[in-house]
Amino acid sequence: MSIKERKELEKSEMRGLILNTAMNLFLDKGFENITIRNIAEKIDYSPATIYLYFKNKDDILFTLRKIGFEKLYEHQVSSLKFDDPLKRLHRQGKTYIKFALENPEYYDLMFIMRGAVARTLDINNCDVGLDSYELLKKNVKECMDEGLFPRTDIDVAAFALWSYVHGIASLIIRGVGIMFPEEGINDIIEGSLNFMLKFDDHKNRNKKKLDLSNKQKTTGENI
Amino acid sequence: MSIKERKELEKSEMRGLILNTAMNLFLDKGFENITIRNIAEKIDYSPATIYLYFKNKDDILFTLRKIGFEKLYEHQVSSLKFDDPLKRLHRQGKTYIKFALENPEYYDLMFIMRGAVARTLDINNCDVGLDSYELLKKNVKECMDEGLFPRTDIDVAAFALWSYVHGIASLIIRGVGIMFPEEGINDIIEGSLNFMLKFDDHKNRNKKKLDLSNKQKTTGENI
DNA sequence: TCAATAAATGAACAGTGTTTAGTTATGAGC
DNA sequence: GCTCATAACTAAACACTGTTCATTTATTGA
Repeated sequence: MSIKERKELEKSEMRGLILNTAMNLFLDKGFENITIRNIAEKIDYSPATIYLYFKNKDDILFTLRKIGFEKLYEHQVSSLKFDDPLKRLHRQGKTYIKFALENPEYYDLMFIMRGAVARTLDINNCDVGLDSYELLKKNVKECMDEGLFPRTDIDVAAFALWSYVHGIASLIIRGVGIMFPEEGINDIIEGSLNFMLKFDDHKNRNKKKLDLSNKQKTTGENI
Repeated sequence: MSIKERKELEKSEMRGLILNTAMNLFLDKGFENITIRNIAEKIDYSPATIYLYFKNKDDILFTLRKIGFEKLYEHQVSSLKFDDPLKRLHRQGKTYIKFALENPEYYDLMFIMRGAVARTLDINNCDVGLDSYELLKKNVKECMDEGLFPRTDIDVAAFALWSYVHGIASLIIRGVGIMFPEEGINDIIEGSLNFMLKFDDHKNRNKKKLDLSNKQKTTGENI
């Protein structure tokens, strides 16, 4: 039995070696420029060997994706020691963007690349990948329970918030940053987060003035 | 001269034919599955002929990208006949998402694919592609001028809004919709847009109550 | 030591984007 | 009409890609 265990260990070590090597190469040159032969050469094996440990190239990407989701989840939980759920949510957003910008290749793999999200969230149903989303929903729910949010469908609210941070992250990763002057990207992230949060403060401050002056009622009309 | 003109016309017609055929094939089977040979075969030419009209495959994608930006811009201006800049902005957002979901292959090409945004907004500086963004900035500025927005850096505000709609569009395009129940995606879009807009209404309504009761001042603290 | 199993590979297959040498069509000048 | 330069086009190849499979090499239990 011990020898069988060793075999299995070696097998999983080999898988780890391949995954590690692949990711390092990806980080270095980008997915589209890395081939199975590159990976094999780097670890001094023949290309065919790779296929003894992974069904195909997509299987490697898929596995790395799962690792990415685990990494993201770790980032998320580690920075969630705030009592106020709104603060927690804000921090979660910043952590999310931070993860994306510090691990752009992972983020690409997980959320931008074709077939990334769907394949992970579908096939691997209720497994990793949904964890971070559940965390988000939990925070959203608490915000609603504490009256910090309007009470709407939790999925919709979570989706809206996710969309926002995903939009920021993916645009920056795709190089939209070059449109801005030399001052760091961080100001833009912080600024845009603040803008979104202050947005309605301002709007309502105006509206409040009106309310007080001529008792205008909020109609809730779709703008 | 007339004959030279005809030649040039034929040349541009051939380019158009290639682009059209390529895009139709892309729409049908997705980029990653379409080859130069596919395109050539469809129009009954040899693969080598394609290279007489386009430098390489990326050149085709790049040109289609430019066409996509023109299409987007048309969509944007056509639906901007509102007087209220905030309404205009809201409509622009909805139009943007509509364009993305109705032309997912174009949108992918323009904003999601690797090298999409940067290459288009950089190389083609001050040309197409920036038009829509300038339109957005113009609207943002007007909103600020009319006091509907807090006065912040226009680029930051525009980036925040763009991020939001891009996030929605790209997540849905990547198949996040499957996470939601059977009811249409439209409800989610509308809902999440409304959520973001109502967000602070609600928050401030609460805050207002507090303000009135114990004169608490808005600190502007970073949450 | 020997058969059986596992691990690794060389060589090939079908496909890709791209280049180049060579062929075919076109239009101008005689 | 006939030449001839120019333009349009292509067959064939090149260097790649992901992937498979027959074959070889290494490891193990009897």
